[in-house]
Amino acid sequence: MGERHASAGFGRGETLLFLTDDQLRRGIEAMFFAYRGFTADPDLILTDHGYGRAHHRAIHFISRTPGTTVNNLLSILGVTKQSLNRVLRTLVEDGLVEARVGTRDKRERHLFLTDGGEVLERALSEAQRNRMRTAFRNAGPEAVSGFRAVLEEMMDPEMRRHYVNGVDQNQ
Amino acid sequence: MGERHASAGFGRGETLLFLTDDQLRRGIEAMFFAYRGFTADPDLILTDHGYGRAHHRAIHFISRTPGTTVNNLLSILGVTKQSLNRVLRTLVEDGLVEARVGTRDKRERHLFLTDGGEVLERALSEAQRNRMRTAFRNAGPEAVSGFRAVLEEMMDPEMRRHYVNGVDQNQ
DNA sequence: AGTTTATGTCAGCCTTGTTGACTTTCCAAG
DNA sequence: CTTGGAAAGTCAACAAGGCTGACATAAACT
Repeated sequence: MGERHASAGFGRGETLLFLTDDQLRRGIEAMFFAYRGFTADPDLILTDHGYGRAHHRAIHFISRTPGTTVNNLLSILGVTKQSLNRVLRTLVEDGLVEARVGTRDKRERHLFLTDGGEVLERALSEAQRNRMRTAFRNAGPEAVSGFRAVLEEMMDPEMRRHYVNGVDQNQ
Repeated sequence: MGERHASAGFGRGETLLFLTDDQLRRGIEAMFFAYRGFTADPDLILTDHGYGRAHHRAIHFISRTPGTTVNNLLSILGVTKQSLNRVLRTLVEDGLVEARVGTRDKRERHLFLTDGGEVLERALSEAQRNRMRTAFRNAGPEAVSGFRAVLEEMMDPEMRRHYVNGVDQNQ
């Protein structure tokens, strides 16, 4: 680790040091600015519906894992049950999410999108996917795998578990 | 565009379609989970000091561009002046930031970190750089340039301008 | 002299996070 | 069968950090 790295294209040609503080600073700012773009398109749709990002996150992960429990969603989203509950309550009231009492364990609520919920989910994820698709296309396939590799390394281990694991159906 | 892309390693081997909805969904979740990791370490330090992410962002960009004006900071951060002002006021009151009246244009305030401000800035950016450095090292140099390429493509044009532009001194 | 610009400030609102306390339901182990 | 504890929901209170709108001031520009 330490020779022959000109790939990033920054810094003086000193070689040896692959990761200067300036390169790291650029990476940090890239995350900051890109995340703004990442959320910009769904945010527009959400405000039209009177929702916020918290609603989007709940909708996304319910859509990805239909029948997931509230507890599972809590561990994915990393918020308190009170915060999540407030969001879920409005989504259920508005008829976008259905919370079915579990059969095996009736304490659990299994969450599903209603037809209306899936309409909104598609609008949100299409907007977000369009930007992601354009970014991926413009950057090229090699860049995409690098993008994912770095992001995965940046996650906390528990989050990486959620990221790596595929969709597991519950009830 | 459309052949020979196995690099990402997802999807059925259908080729042709490089970007399946599932691959895009993984990219979206990667952003979500990674951003949490990205902010986790500074957040711990910030709460110790009674600050939040908004303070971190202000401190970061004042550190990157000492002497920047309030207006410039506003366009970088993309918030209202009321929001920024609330943050800047506490930082000035706490003696971490100094707001010098401009000499050329006395309406402007040029922002600088005090010695105390730089101490906090170093603690914050070191924590964040450590995670970024580890992620970059584990992912490798090729991945890093891909990471940056995709993120840059994801930014809104105005944000990309801020990202691309180096440090410009004011005052 | 009048207008625009840069900044600050007050008031009020919303979302979304937090903690703490309490209840209900219900599985499971003693 | 009873009881402990887990899962879920609820209420209250609070804080950070967004937002809008209105207004003030000083400086610069025309």
